[in-house]
Amino acid sequence: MAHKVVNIFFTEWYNILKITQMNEMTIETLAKKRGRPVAFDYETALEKAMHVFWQHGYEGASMSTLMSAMNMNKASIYAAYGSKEALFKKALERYVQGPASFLAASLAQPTAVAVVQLMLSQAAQMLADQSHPVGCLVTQGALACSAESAEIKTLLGGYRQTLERQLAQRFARAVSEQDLVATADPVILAKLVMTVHQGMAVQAASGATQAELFNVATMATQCIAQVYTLKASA
Amino acid sequence: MAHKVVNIFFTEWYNILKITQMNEMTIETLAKKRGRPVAFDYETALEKAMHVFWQHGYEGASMSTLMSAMNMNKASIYAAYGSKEALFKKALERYVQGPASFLAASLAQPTAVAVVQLMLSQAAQMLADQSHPVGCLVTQGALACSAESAEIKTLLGGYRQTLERQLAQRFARAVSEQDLVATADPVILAKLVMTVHQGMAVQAASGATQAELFNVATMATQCIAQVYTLKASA
DNA sequence: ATTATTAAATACCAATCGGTAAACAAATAC
DNA sequence: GTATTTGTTTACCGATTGGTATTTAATAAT
Repeated sequence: MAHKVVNIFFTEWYNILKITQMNEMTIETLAKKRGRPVAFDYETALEKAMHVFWQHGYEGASMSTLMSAMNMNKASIYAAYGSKEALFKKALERYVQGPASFLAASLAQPTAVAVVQLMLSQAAQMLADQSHPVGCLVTQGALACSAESAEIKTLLGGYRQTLERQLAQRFARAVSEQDLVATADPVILAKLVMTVHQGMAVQAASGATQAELFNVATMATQCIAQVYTLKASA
Repeated sequence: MAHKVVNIFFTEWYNILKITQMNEMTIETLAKKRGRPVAFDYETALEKAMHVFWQHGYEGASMSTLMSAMNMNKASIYAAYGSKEALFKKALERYVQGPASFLAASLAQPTAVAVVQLMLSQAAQMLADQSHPVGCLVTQGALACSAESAEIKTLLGGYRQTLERQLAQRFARAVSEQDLVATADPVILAKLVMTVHQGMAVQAASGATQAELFNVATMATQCIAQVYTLKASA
């Protein structure tokens, strides 16, 4: 009796820990799951799915392509991730916090020019990196997305708008810190930088190399620095 | 006998004229076509198809969407234009020589900055014009195009590359004319301008207004002008 | 009026789309 | 060993994809 209670306790504890994303292996030794064990790695398969969406966009990624890339049966995918839409959302989250995390991280740079320089140069490196699909999952999804999947479009648009707003706030701070000239419009400047970034994503998807994109990023950064900076920078 | 010969002559003449795009109405009074008359206007329907491809991309534009937009039966579309791919090529040609003709036309401006300024400001106006689908058909098709339709991808990439090369040549001329500073790299500068344009296309597809894009275009042009121009411009 | 010619409309094709119900397999609990 | 729980597999669902063969309709020539 006491044994059963303990087991139930461990099982529930296990589920809670699973939800809170803690390490499962340390727990499985305490409370083993009952049914047939899973034959795939959740995160590895999600990574594969991210790559498929990255390359083909949301609608362009067919279930059969996802199946073969994730090395999973269709029904298993649905059982594990819910639906194609839910799978995309999880893949997007992984993308934003993984390969695209440099975008938000760039905001922490001490000067506005350093923000732009880091953001665009890292974008050049990442967007044309041959070790994964070229281009940007968010930009890809923004265009390759018809009206029927409006929720995905809204999701992607929201991510872009959030980043653009954060960038504008960062530039506004730079103006108040006399890092940028007072005549610089933070909102327009943020939209310009985002525009260059999205254009670079298109270029990358069209086959531009890392070197080419880096040259574009450098030139864009120098232009902005020379026109809107008070103090001379590197 | 002689009458029949004359009629055959007119019929063949009519077909030749049709191929060479001359005015059909003036000929139809001379040699009427025999069978059931066509119930649609070739150019009007093509314009509608262009709008569909513009909005949805090549693969995103389904035949049923094209049918209802062109107000034509599917079989009629195939009879008139050949295939979906052929229809897209015709629509692309119409787009390049119509709504996107300002791009090539901008190259004729007297100075490099005037080229950039006209190109980007017209792009701002055109890309967010609500009287037709927003964004750029070429950019849209570049991203929303999977590997299976490689020919379309190549076609669109070729158009972009041609324009970029022409732009680089124009900037090279500007350097030789001492219109741009000698340190300006025409190839990179051309790629930067194309990148901004493509980024603006993404922004437009995401809902940016004409005013917002115009601000971005103006800021980008001013940056380039201030950094790479010898003589002071407006 | 009949025939020839041309175009439009209907119906259909195999293939694929996203998604699911039912059968099968592998593990633990008892 | 049997029951239970869970995951995988197979087969299937209706809808839609691009594309076509066949039938029907509308005109000119005879």
